[in-house]
Amino acid sequence: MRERPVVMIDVARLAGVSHQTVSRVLNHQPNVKPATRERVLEAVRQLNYRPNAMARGLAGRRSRVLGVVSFDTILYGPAATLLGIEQAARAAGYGVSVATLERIDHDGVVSALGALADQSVAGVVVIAPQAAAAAALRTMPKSTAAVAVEADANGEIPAISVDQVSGARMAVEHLLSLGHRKVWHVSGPRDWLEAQGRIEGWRSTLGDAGLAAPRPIAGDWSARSGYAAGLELASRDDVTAVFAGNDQMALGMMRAFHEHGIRVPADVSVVGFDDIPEAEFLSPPLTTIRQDFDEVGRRCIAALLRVIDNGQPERLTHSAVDPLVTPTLVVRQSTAPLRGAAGPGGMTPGPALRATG
Amino acid sequence: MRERPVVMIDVARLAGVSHQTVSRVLNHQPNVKPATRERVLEAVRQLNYRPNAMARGLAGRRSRVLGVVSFDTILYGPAATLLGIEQAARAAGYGVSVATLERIDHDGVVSALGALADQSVAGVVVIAPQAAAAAALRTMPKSTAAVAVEADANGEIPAISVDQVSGARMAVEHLLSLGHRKVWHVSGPRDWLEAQGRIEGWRSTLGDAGLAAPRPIAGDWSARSGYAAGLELASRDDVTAVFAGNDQMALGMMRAFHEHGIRVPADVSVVGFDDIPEAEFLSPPLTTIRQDFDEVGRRCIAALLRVIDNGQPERLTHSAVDPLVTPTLVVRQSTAPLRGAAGPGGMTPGPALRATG
DNA sequence: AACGAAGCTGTTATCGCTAACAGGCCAATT
DNA sequence: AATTGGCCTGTTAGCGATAACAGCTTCGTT
Repeated sequence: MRERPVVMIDVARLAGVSHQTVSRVLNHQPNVKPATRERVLEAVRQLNYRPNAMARGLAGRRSRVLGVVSFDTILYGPAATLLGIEQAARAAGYGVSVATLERIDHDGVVSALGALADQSVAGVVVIAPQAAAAAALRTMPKSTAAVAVEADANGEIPAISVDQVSGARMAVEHLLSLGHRKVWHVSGPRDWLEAQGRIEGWRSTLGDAGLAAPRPIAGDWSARSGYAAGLELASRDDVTAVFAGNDQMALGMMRAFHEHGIRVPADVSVVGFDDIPEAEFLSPPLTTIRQDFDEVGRRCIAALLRVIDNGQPERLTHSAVDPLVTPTLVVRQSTAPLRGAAGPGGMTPGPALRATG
Repeated sequence: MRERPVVMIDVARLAGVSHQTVSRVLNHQPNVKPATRERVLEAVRQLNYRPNAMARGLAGRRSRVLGVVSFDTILYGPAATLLGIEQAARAAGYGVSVATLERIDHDGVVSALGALADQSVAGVVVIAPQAAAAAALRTMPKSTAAVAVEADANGEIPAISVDQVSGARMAVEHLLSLGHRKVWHVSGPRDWLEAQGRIEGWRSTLGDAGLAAPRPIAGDWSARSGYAAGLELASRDDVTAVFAGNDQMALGMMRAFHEHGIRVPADVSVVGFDDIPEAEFLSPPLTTIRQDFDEVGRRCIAALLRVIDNGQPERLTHSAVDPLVTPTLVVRQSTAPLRGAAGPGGMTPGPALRATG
C-alpha cells in the first residue's frame, strides 16, 4: 500500500487553478498573474511537488539529461573532464548520464551512443579522443546534438580541445631554453588525437629550432609503459631531456631512471603533461603542462546547449565558442639546465639526495 | 523539416499486428506465436526501431536508469567504484546517471539525491562515505531504492563495503612481522568511514600485539597532506614504520622523507592503501592494500536490483548480500625488516640509489 | 458434440505532462 | 457604443509506451 505521488493536478486543485496554469508557472512562462503564480508556488511548496521528468520529456519531446561517452574514466584526463562536464551541466539544469566504452573501436562508440539514445538524452558529449571514435561520430544521425572533446570530426560536430600542439611547444621550448639540444618524446598511443597533437608540437618546435626530432617512443599513457620507455632511454648515452606524453608515463620513466642511477634533473630533465595532483609531490616534483579540464567541461556544455537550442548542429561557428583551451607550463624541479652547475648551488637543483648504498 | 522518428505503431503496421503485440514481443512476454514474433522482430530490424524510454517509463512506472551519487570522482577510489558500477549496470541493461557532490554535508547529499529523483531513476547508489552523508540517507523517502558504498546507515539500506578493518590489519601485521614495534598512521579525514575503519584496524592490531598506538596524523587523502604528515614524522627519531591511509598520502609522505634524507625502506617502511596503478612505479614501488572496486560495483548493482525488484528496501538481509569485500596485501619494496641488513644485499632492499650532490 | 481452458491477438484506458486552441475579461482605439 | 487586441486562464488533444480487459481461435476433455 504505497501512497500515490503528488502530481500536477493535485497542485492545481490546491491552488484552485487548472493544471495548465501550474505548468505555465513551472516553466516560467509569461502571462500568469503574479497573485496566481504565487498561489501555485505556495501549493507546490506545501505538497513538495516535483514534476515527473518522463512525462515532461514525453509531452515536450525533450529531456533534461545529457549523455557523456567516455573511455577509461579512471585516467586523470577523462575523469577530470567528466567532472567538469557534470558540474557545468548541473549548473545549466541538466542531469548527466554516462556510458563508458569497453572497446575503443567504431562499434564500441556506436553502441555507447545507442545506449545513451535509449535513455532519451537531449545531447551527447563524446570524450573519446581516438581516431576510430572520431570516425564513428560521423555515422551518427545528424539530428542528434553532439559535441566532442579532442576530436576534430572534420567540422561535422563542434569540438572542444585543449591546444595540445601549443602545450607540447611550451614543454619543448622550456627544455630548449635550458640548453638541451636533443629532446626525446615518449608519446601516448598513436591513435589518440592528443598523442598526435603532442607529437606534432614536439616535432615542429624542434624543427623550428633547426633540430632533428629523434624517433618517438610509444607508450600507452600508463606508468608501466613509461617505465618501459625509461628502460629503453636509460640504455642510451645521448639522453638529456625527455618530454613525456603525460604525467603517469613521466612517473614510470623516472622510476626506470632511478633504478639505473640516472638522476633527474641533474642527468636528464623530464617534462610531463596534465599536472595531476600528485605531480608536485613526485621525486623530483614534476615540471609539466597543466590542462584546465573544468574550462573544457564548461565550454562543452555551452556548445552543446547551443546546438540543442538551435535544433541543428552548428557548423563551424567557431566565433561563438573558442574551441581551443590554452594549457600552461608549470615549472618544478624535474628540469634543469644542460650541464648547468653540476653540484648543489646550481639552478633549482632540487632537494639534496643522500646515498643509500 | 525533420523526419518523424520511428515509433511502435510504425512497426506494428509493417508487421501487420497491433502495437500491443509489438510491445509484447519487445518485453519478452509469452503467448506470442513464434511466427508473429519473428515478423515483428524483422520489422523492428528493418525500421531500426528503438523504443522511447520516456514513454516506456511513464506507462510502466519504472525506468531503466540508475543514479550514482558520488563525491570527488577524481579520487581513485570513487572513480574506480563508479566505473565498476557503470559496467555492472550496463550488463544488467541499465543506464547510469551521476550526480557529484559539491558539498559533502547533509544538504549536499539531499540535493544530489533530489536531482537524480527528478530524472526518475529507478534506484540510487551512494558513494559518499562520510558520516554526514550516511545521516542524510536516513532522511530519504523509504520508497526510494538505494544502496550505499562504505556507509553503514544503521542497516536502513544495504551497504556494500570493503573490509577496511581487515585491510588495515593486514598492513599493520605485515609491518609487525618485519620486526617493527611502533607503527604510525597517517589517516584520511576523520569523517570518512573508510578512514575510521582503517584507524580502527590499525589500532586494534597494535593492541592485540600488546603495543600502544601513537596519535594518528590526520590527512585529507591528498598527496599534499601526506607530504605535510611526512614533514612532521621526519622531525621525530622514533619513526621506522608508517601505515598511510591511501597511496597518494604515502606518495607525498615519501617525498617529504626523501627531502629529509630519510630512506624508504632502509630507514622507514611505508604501506599505502588502494593500489593505484602508479603504486608499482613509485620510488620505491609501494607496498599497499589492494581493493577490488569492480567487485564492489558488481555487488552494488546486484543488491540494488534486488531492492528494486522487491519493491521494498531489504532490511538487514545480510545473508543475501555478502557485505564485506576482502582486500589483499601487495608487497613491494617500500617495506623492509627493522634494522635488517643496513647495506646492500639485505632483504628486498630496492634498487640502489646513487648520490646526487 | 459440447465445453472450458488455454493460447494468441486486439481494443481501450492510462501514465503525467506540454502544445494548441479557445475562450473571458478589460483597457485602448475607432 | 462597437471593435480591437492584449492579457490571463481553461479545455481538449496528444506524446509513445504499458496495463487491463475482452474477443477469437484452437485445443483437449467429458
